Parts: sequence; C-alpha cells; structure tokens
Amino acid sequence: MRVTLKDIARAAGVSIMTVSNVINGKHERVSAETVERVRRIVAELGYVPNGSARSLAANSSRLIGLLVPAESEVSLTISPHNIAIVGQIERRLRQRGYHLLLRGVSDTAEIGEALRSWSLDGAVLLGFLDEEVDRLHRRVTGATPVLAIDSYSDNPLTTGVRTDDFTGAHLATSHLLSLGHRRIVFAAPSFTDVGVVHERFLGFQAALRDAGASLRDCPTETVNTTHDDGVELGRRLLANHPEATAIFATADILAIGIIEGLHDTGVPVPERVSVVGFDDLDISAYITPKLTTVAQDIVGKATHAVDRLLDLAEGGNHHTEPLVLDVRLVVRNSTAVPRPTARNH
Amino acid sequence: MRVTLKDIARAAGVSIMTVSNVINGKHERVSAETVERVRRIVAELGYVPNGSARSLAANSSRLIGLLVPAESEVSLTISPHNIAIVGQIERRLRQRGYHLLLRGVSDTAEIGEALRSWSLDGAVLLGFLDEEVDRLHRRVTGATPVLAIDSYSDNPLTTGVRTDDFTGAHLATSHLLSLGHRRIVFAAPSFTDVGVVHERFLGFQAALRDAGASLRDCPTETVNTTHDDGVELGRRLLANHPEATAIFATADILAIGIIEGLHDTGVPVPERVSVVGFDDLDISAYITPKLTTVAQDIVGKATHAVDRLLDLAEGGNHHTEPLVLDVRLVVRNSTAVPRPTARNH
DNA sequence: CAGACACGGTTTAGCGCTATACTTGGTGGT
DNA sequence: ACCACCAAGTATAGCGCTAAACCGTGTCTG
Repeated sequence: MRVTLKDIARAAGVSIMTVSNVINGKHERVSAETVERVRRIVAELGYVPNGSARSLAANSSRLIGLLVPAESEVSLTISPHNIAIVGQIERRLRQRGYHLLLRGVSDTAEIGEALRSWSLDGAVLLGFLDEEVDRLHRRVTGATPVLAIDSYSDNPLTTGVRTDDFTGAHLATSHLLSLGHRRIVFAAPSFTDVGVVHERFLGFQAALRDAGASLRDCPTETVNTTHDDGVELGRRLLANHPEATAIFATADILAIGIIEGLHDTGVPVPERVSVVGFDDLDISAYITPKLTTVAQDIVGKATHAVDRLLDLAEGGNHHTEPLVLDVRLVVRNSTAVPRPTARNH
Repeated sequence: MRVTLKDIARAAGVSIMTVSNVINGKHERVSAETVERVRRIVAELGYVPNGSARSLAANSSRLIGLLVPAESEVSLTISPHNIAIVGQIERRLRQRGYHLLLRGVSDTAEIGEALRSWSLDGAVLLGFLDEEVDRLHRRVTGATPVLAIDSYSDNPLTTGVRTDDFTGAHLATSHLLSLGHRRIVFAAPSFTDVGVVHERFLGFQAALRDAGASLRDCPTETVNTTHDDGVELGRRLLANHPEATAIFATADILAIGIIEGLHDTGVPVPERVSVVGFDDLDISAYITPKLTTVAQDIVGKATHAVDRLLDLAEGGNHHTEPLVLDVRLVVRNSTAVPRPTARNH
C-alpha cells in the first residue's frame, strides 16, 4: 500500500503533524533531532506526499497550467517558436518545485474548468490572440494568477512577458535599409488582432522613417503565418511587387516558405530578393540560404514568465509593467546588397 | 467562494450523494426528473468538480503523466519528432476526458515521485532509451500502468506503441538500391542501447540481402542524432568513404545536417550522393533539396498510445504485443540514380 | 516568586468528494 | 396477508493532508 504521513508518524513515534511540519520545512516547531529522525524514516520508507490531499487541505496545488490554443479538438496549434518555450517552462517550473499541466483550450469557457478543477496555483497563456487572452481571463474566477506570453492586451492582470518586437523589427528593417534596400515588402498576418504583429509593423515603420525611406514604397502583404502561405506569397511576390528587392516576414516559418516560393519561380535569394525573418528557429539555419532573422530569448521568456507567475502565486508583488526581453539580429545568407539591375526586371 | 457538491445538493433539495451520482453518470440510482433538476442547477451555478478531492476519495485522478527525458535540470530533450507527438497525446487525452501532466525526468528515481504524488492513472514514457525505460519502470510501485513509445524493451508491462522501423528502413534502403546504389552508408547513433536504431539496421541489412547487395560495401557511421553531428559527418563522408554514392540516416535531423555538410564540401546532393532520412519532419520538406524520407504515423502513434494506456487504466485488457504502426516512403529530391562517373571522383 | 513567553510538540476540525451500507415506500408473487 | 425485492434515495465514514488552536515544561524577567 501507499506510505502515508501516519506510517511515518508511527515509525518515528511522533504525531502526524510533526511529520507534516518536517516535510514542509517548518522547522521552527521541531527539534533538530526529530527532524533528522523523521527525515531518515521518510527516506527509508520512500514516502511521497499525496498531492491531491495536499491541495485539498491547503487549497494550493503546486500545479501550474500551461494553456495553448486547440482548434476544436483537432489538434494543438503551437507555433514552432512556442513549442520551444513549452519545454523551457516545464524546466523552470520543475526547478521551482511545481508541476505542469498542459492543456489545449478550444473553447474559452474551458479555462475556468481547467483552473478550478485542479485548483491550479496559476496559469500561463501561450499563443493566444490578444482578444482571446482577454476573453479567457474574464473566465478566471477568484484570484488565480494568470500570465500571458507575448500578449499586448492592456489588461493589467494578464500582464506578462514578451519580446521587444518593436526593436526586433527595427533591427531587421534597418539591416535591409543599410544594405541599400528601399522597396521592402512587409509580410505578416492581419495585425488588427495580433499585438505582436502590430508592434513589429511599428518597428518596421519607424526604421523606414529613421532612414528617411518612404513607407509608400513598402507594401504590406497579409498572409497566415504558415509555410504554405509563405510559398504562395513567394511565388507571386515579384508579379505583385516588381520593384521590391527585399521582404521582411514576421515569422521564420513564413520567411522559409517565401524563400521556397521565390526559388520555385526562379528568383534568386538573396541576389534578387533579400529575405529577413523573425524568431530564429533552429531550422532557419538549416535551409538554403541560411536565414537572416531576429533571435528571441526563449529561455529568458520562459524563465521570467514562470518566475513572475510564481511570485504572484506565492503572494508576492504584482508587476504592472510587462517584462520586455531583448532581441538580437542574426545575419546569415538570405540578405545581401540589392542588385543594381533590380529595376529592369 | 467555490461551488461544491453541498451547494448543489442544498439548491436541489437532495442529498450530496445524489448529486455526485448525477455528475458521475450513475443514473440507475436516480430518477429522470432528479437528474434533470440537478443538471440544471449544476449548469446555473457553474459547478466544477474538484479534481483533488475526487482523486483523494476515489484514488484515481483522470490525470496521465507524460514523462520525457531531461538532462540534469538543463532542458528537456525532446526530439523534433517527439515534440509533434506531445501535442497529439494531449489532444487524445482531452478527447477522452483526461488531463496531461508534462514532466521532465532527469533522474530515474523521480518517476515514482511523479506518479505517486498525483496518483496518476497512468504514464507515457516518450523518448527514453530502452534501458532507461526498464529502469524507470522498476521504480513504478503498485499497479499504475505505464506505456513506452518506441521502446524495444522486452518488459511486457511497458509494451507500447512503436513504428515499423524494420519496414521503414527496408523501404528506404530498397529505394536506394532500386535506383542503383550499392555503396550505401548507414548513419545512426550507437545502437547497442537504442532498439529503434537496431531495428532500422536490421531492416537496412535485410534490404541489402534481398537485393543481393553486399553488406561489406556499406559501412556504418556512428553519430549522435543531431544536426551538428550530421554536418560533421557530411563534411568528411567522401573522404572516409570515397566509393559511397548514398547515405541512409536514421533521423531526418541527422540527414539534414549531412546534406549541409556535403554542400559545405561541394558535394552535390543528390547528383553525387543520395540522402535518405527517417521521420518526415515538417522541415524535411523545407530544405534544399527536399528530403526523401520515411514518414511515421504521428497521430496514430499518439492516439493508440493513449487508447492503450487508458484501456489499461480503466481496468481493461492488457495487450502483450506492441502495436506496430505503418510507415510510408516519401520520395522527394534528395535521392537520384547514382552518377556513372561516381568512381572516378 | 508570579507571570510571560519560548520550545516542541499534540489535538481537532475539515478540505470536497466517493464507496458502502442503510432506509423507505411501493409492487408482485404465492 | 406475508415476505422478497426494487427504485430512489440518504447517512456515515474516510481518502491524506494542513491550518489553527491548544498544551505542558522549562527559563527568563521584573
């Protein structure tokens, strides 16, 4: 059978509460010898506290939910960039003595169920649109802390951790500008609902302004953030924008598709069109040409997200300002000086 | 405050047990009208059962652990192929009304803690070496069902779900042989401890035999299953094996590295060397040339793994034979007929 | 030398739920 | 008319743990 506090207590000749106190490190109430003795017996008998009983009694579970979008039971839709974050979040939670409940959410109503059913001590929202974050958060009853990653929602309660998207886009765009590009296509999903994308657009715009370039020469292409949409865009890019010499995509996976689409139609990258992405996925260094991109601090994002959430869960201070993580431009081979002959396509 | 069974019972004018029975679908003991009334009140009050209390009382949690290797607190080491499986497992568990606890395991002793702490109803082992599976399983006390994915351990209790590695390797190798290749390098991690790799080697060997090719012409290269090791191998491949015209790597990520390494040294793929991988990662279709590879049934693997585990957890029958999933050869552009001039490099 | 207080505990109550045994009023068979 | 049995419940106990209140000693303080 399972070893319980009672067994330890009997073996150690103390009360069950003393054992409980030892296990929870409340040593002020227990003598050093008793601590020692109880510890030994715990180890001998291989006692493991029962999490359910604990969370029932203490109303706290040391369990954190990681909620990710799931489209109607079909599958989880974690972007390649966010996948890497999942692992890092688990690692950090484990380090801090918590467990991770991974949960796909297809219906906003589900979040309350998820949180309350396990008396989660907190939840991380990963990969949701800003309005979804708001909608989800409204469902959270009680004081369970919730933190959103990469959200631009102005809800102070979900204020979380994000990348410096503005600077990232500025860096990427400035890189293209400094190479001499003036006709740069901005490829992104519809940014009315995605704060991240909007912010990157602002960075793009600012970089153009700072360099004295004309925004009018730089059209926007609205696409989904998928490889296939990238391919499709790459194929028709020069037909739609014959003057363009460069393209900035707000995601590597998109940029990779664009490069493939350009290749399909015989457009050399970077000779004819330079391509810059955003994320620095592993695979971005594996394709040909290797992708110039903006690297995000994945480990930092995950670690700080967990730390902030746990600070909150453990009754600590509440940050009202989002934590903004640094970015880094990674110059590889998908960008070059524009061909002087670019105009006479 | 939180809504409990008691609140529902009071509002419905019945006992707490009746409500419990309604919620758990034990309708034999409750009249239809009562079921209806209780149901309505549950919905009105937004009652959500408390998982902790449930698992404490019923000693079953509807919680399944997904254990993945974690190297000493540094990070999770989920291979690209296995990452896709995680999401599919979550989806299937959710469909069947379970929750997923994701846990990195760096020390085999941890598994008992993980299982017992939350009275997990079962656990899936993903990405462990066979001997680790055995070691982990020995730690599992009690009757908690454990299922390993892609394990060749002969422990009948961990018998799980795997890909038809033999046929996959046979398919890949036969494809190369049918193109005319006779000097094929087998690139894989050390397969003394990895059943999957060993099985793929057997498939490789069998294909050679079936085609009347000589195994002596086909050297084995032992490398880690990483992109970087692939690059390194690709760079020295023809120096070490000047006669080789093809290489079969037991993982796409490795194959992708190999292609890059070959390119680095000016060896054209597939003109001079054909490359075949195994897994069919998304990215394998994004690189240049697009990788010929063996596709695994990820959805099937995840779905059947969950179904088998839950069958067991719910007291169902125990399968002693592992479930073997079909593979499919995906021919793309990294393989071609060997150059007749291959010998006079 | 009484009272305050620290030390090292113990006792009690209860978290929200489920399993099990018990109850009660009707039905049917003989 | 009597017992057996069924449908539709209720009452009780307990899962393993923690929070909070309580309880003897001994020691220090005024």
